[in-house]
Amino acid sequence: MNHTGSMNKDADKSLSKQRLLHKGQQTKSAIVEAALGLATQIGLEGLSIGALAEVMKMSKSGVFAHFGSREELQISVIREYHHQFEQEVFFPAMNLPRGLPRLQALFNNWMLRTSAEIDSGCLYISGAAEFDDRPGPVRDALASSVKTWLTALHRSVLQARDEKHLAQDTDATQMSFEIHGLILALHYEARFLKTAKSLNRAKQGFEHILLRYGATTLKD
Amino acid sequence: MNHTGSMNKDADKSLSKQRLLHKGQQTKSAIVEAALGLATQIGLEGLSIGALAEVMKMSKSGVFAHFGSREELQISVIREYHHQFEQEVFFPAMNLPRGLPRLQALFNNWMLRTSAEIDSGCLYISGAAEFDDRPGPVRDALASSVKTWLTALHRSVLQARDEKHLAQDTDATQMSFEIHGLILALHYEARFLKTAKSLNRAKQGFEHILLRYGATTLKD
DNA sequence: TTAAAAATAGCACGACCGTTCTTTTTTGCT
DNA sequence: AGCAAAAAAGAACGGTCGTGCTATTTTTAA
Repeated sequence: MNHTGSMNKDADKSLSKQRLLHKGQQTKSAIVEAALGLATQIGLEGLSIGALAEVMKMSKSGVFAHFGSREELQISVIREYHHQFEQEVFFPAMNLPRGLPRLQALFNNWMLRTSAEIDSGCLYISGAAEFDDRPGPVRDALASSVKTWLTALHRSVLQARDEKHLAQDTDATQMSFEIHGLILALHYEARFLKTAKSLNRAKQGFEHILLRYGATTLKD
Repeated sequence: MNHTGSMNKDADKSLSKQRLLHKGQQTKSAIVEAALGLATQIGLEGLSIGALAEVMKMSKSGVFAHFGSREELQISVIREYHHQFEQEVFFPAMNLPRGLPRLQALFNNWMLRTSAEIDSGCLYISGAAEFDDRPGPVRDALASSVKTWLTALHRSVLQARDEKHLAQDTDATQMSFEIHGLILALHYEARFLKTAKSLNRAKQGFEHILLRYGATTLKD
């Protein structure tokens, strides 16, 4: 009995050490997750600690203590979104060969996420509208995440050109700008205007861009 | 003296009748104007009656009485923005001949307004992010205004095709979607990311779209 | 000029906000 | 098992919010 008890204890200890997660960290993760859910629905600005506490079935002060300020909570949410975005959009595309295949995968994952988010919203887009003239650490964190992603997209365009999948005079910044526009239009028309077939509009727009920049191969 | 007095009174009266503006209407207009200024900076959701009253140097209740509810105030702001947008973007372009000239003017005015708004923000874009999953009369008013404008753009594309300024197989909806994307990207990168030369990116993107849809003439 | 009407101010309300402080509960380790 | 530390709860704070009510001031029309 004693032996079994101590073994369970050891198991628990090693488990918690393995995860490096004590109770507080677990709870904090759960809070951030719930906060992201709220933020994508009502915006980073609309995210309130009271509402979050209610969702978590915790007290306001219990939630608050994990962050120390509302700003820190918002920044944590942005970091979480960044992480999810990487997992769903960026990393999967990195498994494909450089050049056009990878670029197409990036756009496709991005597009699917934007349209799949039809009920949850894209923090990079709603956040930009909320913080475009509100300086501070939240805006900085948001802009930093977005720039990281747009830079990755830009790099992928450059690689496609280097691989001769695109015309050699391709202006990578210009092409990235136009691709970004397609995603924004998809988000706007699908999510706000509820326009049907927006996904197909974005797909076709991407093909037009590929043609313009002399893509040598087209998907299927 | 008496005569002079009464003459002034008559002058005032005829003046107010001429303008059809009694004191209340004038004040309301001024409030809406100030409210639009606030809303383009901090968003329709961030617009508060207290802050507005402070700007107007009026009491909260004095401001409130003109609208009866915050929602009505927001809707008034949207109507005002719609009116300004018409004046600055739509009507000037209507003076140009149908087809490509008019379409180019529409895009140009739109683009200039979007970039000129680098310190004031576009209500159609920020509002979309704020209200994309918040049903109600404010969202309806916003969506209605946007749709009116996008429909006008779409019609202009159709006319350009009819005038043989664009390829006969032009998909007007698709082309409008791509144009919309350019404006959104301009707004996002110029206003949020403060990316330099975004205006040129949008201009060049528009030329790419014109080429794609077989524009027969290009501007200078 | 005067009385009715419209516009504005003043005040209070309940609700929610972020935050601080203190107390209680839960957890982790020996 | 027991003790120290961490986590969570509870209560209260000053503040702002939208809104309703009642007075007061200003404007309008005869």
